[in-house]
Amino acid sequence: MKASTPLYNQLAEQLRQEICAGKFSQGEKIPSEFELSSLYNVSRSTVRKAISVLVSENLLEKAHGKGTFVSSPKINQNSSGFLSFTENVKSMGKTLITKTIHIAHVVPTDHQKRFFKLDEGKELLQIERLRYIDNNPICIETSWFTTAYDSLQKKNLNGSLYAVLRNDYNIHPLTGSKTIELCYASLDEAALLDIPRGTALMLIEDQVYDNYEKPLHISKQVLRGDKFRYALK
Amino acid sequence: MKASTPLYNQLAEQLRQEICAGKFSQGEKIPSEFELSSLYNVSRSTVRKAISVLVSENLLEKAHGKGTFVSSPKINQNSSGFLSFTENVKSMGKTLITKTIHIAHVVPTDHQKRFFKLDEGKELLQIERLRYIDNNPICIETSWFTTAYDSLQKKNLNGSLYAVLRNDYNIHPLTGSKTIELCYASLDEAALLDIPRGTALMLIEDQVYDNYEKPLHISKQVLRGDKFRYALK
DNA sequence: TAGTGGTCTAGACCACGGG
DNA sequence: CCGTGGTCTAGACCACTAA
Repeated sequence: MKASTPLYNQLAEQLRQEICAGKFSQGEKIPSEFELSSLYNVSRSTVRKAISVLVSENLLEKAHGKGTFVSSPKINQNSSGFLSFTENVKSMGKTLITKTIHIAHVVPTDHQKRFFKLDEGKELLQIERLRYIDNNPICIETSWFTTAYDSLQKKNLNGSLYAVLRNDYNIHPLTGSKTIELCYASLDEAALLDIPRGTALMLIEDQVYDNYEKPLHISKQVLRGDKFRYALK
Repeated sequence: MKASTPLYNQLAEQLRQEICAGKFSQGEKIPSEFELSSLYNVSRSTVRKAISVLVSENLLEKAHGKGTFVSSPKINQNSSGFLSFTENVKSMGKTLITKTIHIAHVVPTDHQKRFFKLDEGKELLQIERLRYIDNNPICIETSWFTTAYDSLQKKNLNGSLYAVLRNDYNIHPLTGSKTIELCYASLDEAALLDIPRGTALMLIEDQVYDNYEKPLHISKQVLRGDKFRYALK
């Protein structure tokens, strides 16, 4: 356990791995601050700092006098507002089905080139998925990854993308930005969502970085506004 | 400087007041951690904790090797996503005009009663304002306060409500929740926003608490979707 | 009462920025 | 070089929870 990255970050990453690997299950208590302190031979302050990082990522929760626990419904892989759609919906007791519509290599837009810091001529992996809640099509999600993630094509993408990234790539979406605006259904979107063309929709765009602070993906979600409300904090 | 509230919170509140009172101006350097430590007779850790609170509120910014500075454009009175509309828009170089449409006492809904923990029979102060960006009506904002803020009626409400709360009441909006969804223009809304009835709009609802963790206000903003994009982080 | 997280201290050394 | 914030330690006491 030595590197140029701060001790508390190393410890945080260590715990993050263990939590995501399922070493501790939902709602389970992790060792106390004193125990972690002697386990890893670091001071209690360092342990506290590491834990505070994971708390801010919503991976852990503290309870004064009781202990520190793995966040119960494993929603929120990442900080404020960057819930995975899957977990977000599941936590409301709804049935979620995802169908992969189309996977292809595409030429990036200028905007995408900048975000991914792409060299000229490089393409992106584009994944289009349709999501149903209680059997109603509610969301068309288009995600773009660099070709480093080409092997995603062979995975089962009909669940949470973030779960696949976590389990198969050991990648954790951490930070990013999000914009929300209105749009109107195109012909294709109308057909997929089973609504009239021109119906107002919510358009949510995310730019997400991973736990190594590298660009991970861009995604665009088009959602039926009559069925969806976006909640923050 | 003694109470049951933690030292670092007392110090944070102290600094918050001084910053908002203009003791330090935009972009100005505040005393170093060592100086604050000896000024207030607390340890450097306590100073750091206090500062970290204000950094998370976007009131301060740190620069390694240089110092700690008051956030330059005094946008963001509050944490993630709770920008004041005024500052948010101004920071984009647009002209913002606000017109107060209607102020009245109203009977609270059940939802409002719960949020404000209102006794039976108590009313709320309702403030309706219309906001223009570059002379286009773009947002109808309805805010509710307890009658403790009745004197708001005598203030100039054609600017930032948060600025009035800060300067005249010494109240700082700190935390809260926000939901974003779609809605369609009612007759009144259509007239005010100069759009056809039934046009799709964004509806943003906020529930905000002040720096004493007391319910401060609820507000509902109805925004023209063709002119507005909501950005997070 | 024992064990947990919450606060606070005093002091050390490192890493960055600017003269 | 100096002064800044960043990391880290060791140890103290308090506040909360549960048996």
